[in-house]
Amino acid sequence: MSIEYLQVAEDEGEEPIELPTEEDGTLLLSTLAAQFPGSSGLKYRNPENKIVRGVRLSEGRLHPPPEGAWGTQIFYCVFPKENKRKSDDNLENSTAKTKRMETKLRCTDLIVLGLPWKTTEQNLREYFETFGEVLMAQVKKDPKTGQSKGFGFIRFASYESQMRVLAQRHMIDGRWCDVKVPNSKEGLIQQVPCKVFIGRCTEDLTADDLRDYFGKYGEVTDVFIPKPFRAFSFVTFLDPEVAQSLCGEDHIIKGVSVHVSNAAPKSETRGGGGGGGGGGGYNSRDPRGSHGGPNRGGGGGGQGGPGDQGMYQQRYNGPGPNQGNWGNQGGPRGNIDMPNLQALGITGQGQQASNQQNCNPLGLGLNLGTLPVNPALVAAALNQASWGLIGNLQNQPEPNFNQGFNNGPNNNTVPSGFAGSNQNGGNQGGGNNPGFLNWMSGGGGQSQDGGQWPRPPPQQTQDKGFLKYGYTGYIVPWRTKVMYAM
DNA sequence: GTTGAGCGTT
Repeated sequence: MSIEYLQVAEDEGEEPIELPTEEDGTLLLSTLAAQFPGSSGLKYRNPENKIVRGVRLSEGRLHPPPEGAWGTQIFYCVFPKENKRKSDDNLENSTAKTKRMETKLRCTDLIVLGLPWKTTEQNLREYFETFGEVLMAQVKKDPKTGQSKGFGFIRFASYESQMRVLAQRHMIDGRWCDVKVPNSKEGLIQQVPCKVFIGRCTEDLTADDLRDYFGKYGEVTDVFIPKPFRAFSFVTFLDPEVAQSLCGEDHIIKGVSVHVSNAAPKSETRGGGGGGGGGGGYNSRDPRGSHGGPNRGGGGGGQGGPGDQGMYQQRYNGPGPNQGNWGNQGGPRGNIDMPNLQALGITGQGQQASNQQNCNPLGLGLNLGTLPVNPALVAAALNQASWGLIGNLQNQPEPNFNQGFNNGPNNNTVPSGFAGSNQNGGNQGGGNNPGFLNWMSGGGGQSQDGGQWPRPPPQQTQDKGFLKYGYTGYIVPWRTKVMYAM
């Protein structure tokens, strides 16, 4: 059999191009991928019944249909879901902006632990290519002997692949292997706030007003105006960059000059806790313990809370003096209203669910129980998870309970991280738990000022507005720390 | 030539 050409199009309706086959009549997957990066296979419509058929793929070679020849019909690319170029939905606003947000969730190198000694980089790559495009695969070896050290690194092109891979264990060449975000990447996964605080609101500024006004900067996903009137509100954008770009600015809406600044994410432990000093910004496994930054908390002390909250305690703490007005929910935190981010792969280390101290959704080495987690990240994670993660995890032969995807009580299509119980102390109960949405929308009990309004008579120097409190565009630690591993 | 918790010569 000699080289021939077959017609391949990216999708139905697209213009096909001709690709050369090999001498044995097969089409190399690499040939296909050269023209259609990310494609994982081919399909075609059976001329007889118009049903789509997949093309046999074996060892990197696509085999012509049983009839024996590629013929003149057009074949179409198959992409792993995460690489799908055609959007399944037609929601206009979920394209560009969502894409932008997805870029925030970049892949990082992942460490693969427990590799058999014999596993080569090629083996590693081939195994993980079943999850999506692999950009890098390496097996660490002893430089002298060339012997594998039993671990390696991989990097995916898509975040969804990364999440899927992180969410399960892997049988590679006969051994169960774990894939994790390496320690060296701790803290490199950034969270970006989508919600901004709108200060100096007047009572006649409605949610629609805010939505209309800020909608011109980007899609507004939520507006929250505390009731009773408290002269501030929250606007949440789909795109965290939009939110970020507005912070620190004054805007005039209906003749009212409002001020946009960072919204202190709602946290059940915000407020309370008397500062607790700057140490221990990261978890105990991490030597970087001094990221506390300026100790803006300190004095006063609300109603107490975990003392070991590092910089985020300070970041989200109330103003120094008169802290008691800031939050009233101090104390140790039990549940947190959020899905199990660990299970979604938004996690650095400390993935042992049994270790509550290490329930760390962001690889930031923070105690989840005290960390206000970014809705954007969760939303994105949930969106991505919904593509394939849920179904994928259903059939794992050996669910990794330590990573949070224990099957929930119902054992249905919803992993426990989303609804049922989990082992991270989150979302216990499920059912009508309004927690997550409540948390997402900032609904209820926004304690930017901790509840009292109008503010109580000034004590000491607290009457200089939010600026005094440092809400105005000051540098957010996590924003200065890099990130987005490129 | 052995081994099995970890963390990457760039």
